[in-house]
Amino acid sequence: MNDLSFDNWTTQLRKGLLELAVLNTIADAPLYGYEIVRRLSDVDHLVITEGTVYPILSRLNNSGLVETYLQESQEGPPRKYYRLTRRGRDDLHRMNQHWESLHHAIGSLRKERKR
Amino acid sequence: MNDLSFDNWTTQLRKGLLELAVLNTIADAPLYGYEIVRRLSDVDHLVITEGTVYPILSRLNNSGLVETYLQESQEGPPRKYYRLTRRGRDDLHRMNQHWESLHHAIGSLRKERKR
DNA sequence: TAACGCTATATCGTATTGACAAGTACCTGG
DNA sequence: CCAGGTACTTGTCAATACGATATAGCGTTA
Repeated sequence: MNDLSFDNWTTQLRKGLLELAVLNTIADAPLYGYEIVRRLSDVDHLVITEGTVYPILSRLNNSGLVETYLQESQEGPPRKYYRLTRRGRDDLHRMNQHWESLHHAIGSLRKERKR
Repeated sequence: MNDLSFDNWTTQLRKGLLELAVLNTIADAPLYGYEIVRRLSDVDHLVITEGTVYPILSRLNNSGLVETYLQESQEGPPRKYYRLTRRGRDDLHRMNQHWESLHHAIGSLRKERKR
């Protein structure tokens, strides 16, 4: 029954992580929000909805980590593409490093015991 | 200058993660709060203070993941040891799995591009 | 043409809730 | 008495994730 506490924990763990996921998603090539949602939905545990991704993109934009441009589409309204800025790229690099560092830190706590 | 946004991100990322760190710290053998603080302070990025650790221990206790017992000390007030319960051990296992899964997920996003 | 479904963007409000600084209080030894 | 070990509470400060909802363009079909 008390998967409630586990579910809550996973939600907490997503905080910040989704931002990293989004940034990594557009690191290759610019993407528009709707497509980001689709891409991340293919990745286990990173499933995200519009209500979550747009606020994130807004924040990233306000922080100057990404910039946007519009592009016509044959299949609906114009798409707003998000592209990493120079700063975005630098920050992403630091963030990825920090992330790896955290992974290593947790790993070291577990490694100290046998099983 | 805008390391503010980076700092904020790292704070967000700590949400939930500290709980995992604490659980892994006492997985070997029971520890008391003050000692947990010291142990984690040795680990990069996991530095934690009393104001953070005690609320976490409280929550874990209320959720039934840990149980406590007192033990006299020669060097101050009695120490309250925190020990994983059976459920705590099970949950920790799930949590560690989930954590690894997230790490893999982010890794897969990065792997898809070259550099 | 009206209806429908899918592509797309965006915002509101709520549910959480968690991290952390600062301060209180207690114990023991020097 | 002070320093250091130890537990714990209160208050502040945010901030995020996400469901629900509102628009709107375009293509297909009844």
